[in-house]
Amino acid sequence: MIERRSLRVDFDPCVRLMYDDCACIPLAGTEMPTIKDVAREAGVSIATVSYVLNNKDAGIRDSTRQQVLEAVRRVGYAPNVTARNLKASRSGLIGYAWHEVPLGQVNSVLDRFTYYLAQAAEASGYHMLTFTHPPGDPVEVYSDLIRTGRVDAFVLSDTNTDDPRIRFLIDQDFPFVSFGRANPNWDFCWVDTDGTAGMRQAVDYLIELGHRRIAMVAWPENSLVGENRLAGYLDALENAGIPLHPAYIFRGEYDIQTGHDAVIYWSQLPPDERPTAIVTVTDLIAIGVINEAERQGLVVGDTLSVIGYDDVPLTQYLRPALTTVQQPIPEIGRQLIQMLEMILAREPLAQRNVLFAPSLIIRDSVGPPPR
Amino acid sequence: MIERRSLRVDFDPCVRLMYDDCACIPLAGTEMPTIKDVAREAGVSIATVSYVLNNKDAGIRDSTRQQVLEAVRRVGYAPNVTARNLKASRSGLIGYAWHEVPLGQVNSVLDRFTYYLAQAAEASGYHMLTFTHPPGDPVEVYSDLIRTGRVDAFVLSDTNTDDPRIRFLIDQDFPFVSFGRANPNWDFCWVDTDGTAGMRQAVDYLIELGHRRIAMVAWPENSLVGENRLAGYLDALENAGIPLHPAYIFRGEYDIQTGHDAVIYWSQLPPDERPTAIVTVTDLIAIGVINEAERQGLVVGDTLSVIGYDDVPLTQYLRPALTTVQQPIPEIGRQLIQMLEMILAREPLAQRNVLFAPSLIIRDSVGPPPR
DNA sequence: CTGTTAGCGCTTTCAC
DNA sequence: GTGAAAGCGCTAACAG
Repeated sequence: MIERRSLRVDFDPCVRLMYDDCACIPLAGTEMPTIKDVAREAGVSIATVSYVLNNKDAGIRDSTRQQVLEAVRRVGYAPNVTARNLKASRSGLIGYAWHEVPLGQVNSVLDRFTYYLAQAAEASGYHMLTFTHPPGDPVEVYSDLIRTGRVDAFVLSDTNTDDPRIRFLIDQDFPFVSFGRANPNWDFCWVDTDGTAGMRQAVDYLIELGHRRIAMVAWPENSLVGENRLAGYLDALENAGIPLHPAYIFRGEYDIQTGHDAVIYWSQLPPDERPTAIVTVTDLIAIGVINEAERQGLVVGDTLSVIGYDDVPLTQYLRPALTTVQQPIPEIGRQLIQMLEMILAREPLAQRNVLFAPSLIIRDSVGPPPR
Repeated sequence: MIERRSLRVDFDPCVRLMYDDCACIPLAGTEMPTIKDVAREAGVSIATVSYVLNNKDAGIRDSTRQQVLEAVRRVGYAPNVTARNLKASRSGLIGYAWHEVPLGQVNSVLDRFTYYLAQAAEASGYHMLTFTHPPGDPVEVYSDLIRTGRVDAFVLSDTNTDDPRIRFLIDQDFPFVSFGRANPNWDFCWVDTDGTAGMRQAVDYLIELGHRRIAMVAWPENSLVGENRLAGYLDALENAGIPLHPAYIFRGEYDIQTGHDAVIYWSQLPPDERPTAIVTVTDLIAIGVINEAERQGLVVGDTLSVIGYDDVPLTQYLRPALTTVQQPIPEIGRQLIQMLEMILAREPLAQRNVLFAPSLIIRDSVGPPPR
């Protein structure tokens, strides 16, 4: 591998400039028109301007209103949000922690999620503040953001069973919603996809095609998401009256190697006991399964069926294209913000928890069982 | 495909609650300790507290300082950022537009970029405000954010040649930096990766292995990024004294189909004229190339070599694992924020433009030319 | 109907 | 050394 250098090159139109002839120097905040300018321009008091702008029913005469609006237009006025926020003691910001995606890992759905979240937040008059936190202790960052009044609320994702952030926010009585569940004894607002339903759909589909020897690659037992998906696998088998073969559940970590290991493990079973179909707790593991299976001479989509989970980008371009389970990310974002809006408005919430059904995306990695 | 339903299920610990017994109701902003509380607690004036907190050399007696700090600790005080910002007429926020990633497309590097950007911004005392904009006219959103004082600066990415956002921000004289170049006649601060150098590395490597018939899938001529990368391809050929075969440049859009089309196009050449190696302007197209090539019976990494660009997640798990060019994303994020910090501090900037060299990641999709 | 004014929480100049 | 007070830009009582 060629060494990575970070060389700095003077590019053509790039000259060393002092700041006084530098094109991107701010007049930041300076000389923006204020409400006073509008008032002067319109020949009214600042209160009148404020009333007009906030559509208050202070009984402003229509002609005055027009004058004010005209003055606003002329001076190009827009209310300063910082001042507004100070007055209202709010920030208009919703905090969302952005997680590092290590090189070589996949950000399953979080980039799309962020987009729809931001969009929904903006529709409600909020903006998203994305922040990071050290791997060690996230809580302190959340705490600082609260104590300094930086944000009005949080959206969490990537939650764990006893997520300390959730514990903390519940204790602080600070507004938040979560994409993902946590300790079932904790009462807080969350939205999630029904991993059990998703996996049930996947396994039902395999059973419908005639598979009986269906195996699953699962996560360690402490993973909430993993156990939900596993439950769907078990449900589907039970529904179909297929007895569970204990060796058909293989647990491993979130990496490609787990997929390899699972296939190697099952290849040690007698040939007529080896699974004809494999479902996996996430796409990355499915790719590991496929790679190792093909190395062993199996043909995925023909002599072996594989289903992933999450519909990570690019999986549709694998050959065979991966059959997988997709979460309704835009809807989840919208739902979270809708709940948050109610919370922030101190309105009663009809439902504090919402589960969305994921959908099975059928592509080419599944076929009927080989005879 | 199974229909997507969005069912809402009452989960076990989820009861319909009115807000007065709802666990996540805010006391938002209410009863946070203010500087007054600290002053009262410490028995000093609020000015003194402010001096201590801001490390001002107003000659505060050491004993007073200790009293204040103790009081701060006792009441759990943290300065309200909104008030601070109002006073300083700034927002402490850097705006970054988050782009929608259509289902089935790949967010090449922007999710990692966002993370490192946020991290660097925080190290400089800023936070990132991520916003979205309608596909149509981005400028209005930028304008609103400026006029309302929502942000102190912007970071742009995904720039085009005559990017209207850049034109607008230059005209407004508003602080921003850009990940990516634009119209070369415009003078503004940007950081980019040297696509020419990256592609040159890729092609040099192929030449070193003995390839002479090297083709490239490029973007339309109006793409700045595409033309930079293409220039690297041309450079490398020229350096090696390999005459350019005009049919070896195939231009297409940003989709998988372009890769298919290119291979089909070249397969119509006489066998001894067909390229033995193909470089592509981006990984997604490389995947299209690989899929179509293998469909035609070629063996990638053996009878055909392929190199992508961007090192999109998962490409390392393709078989053959994709050889590609990687951008130093964390460094780019840091560099951008460092420049922005200077701009905002109104300090002179030694270099307004920085190019980083990307690195060739050698994996399995390349081999020596077949004989 | 519209204007005057008191803050929101903080920083900073200017007196003492 | 420390405190009083003005003011950042805005909203919303309260007068008039």
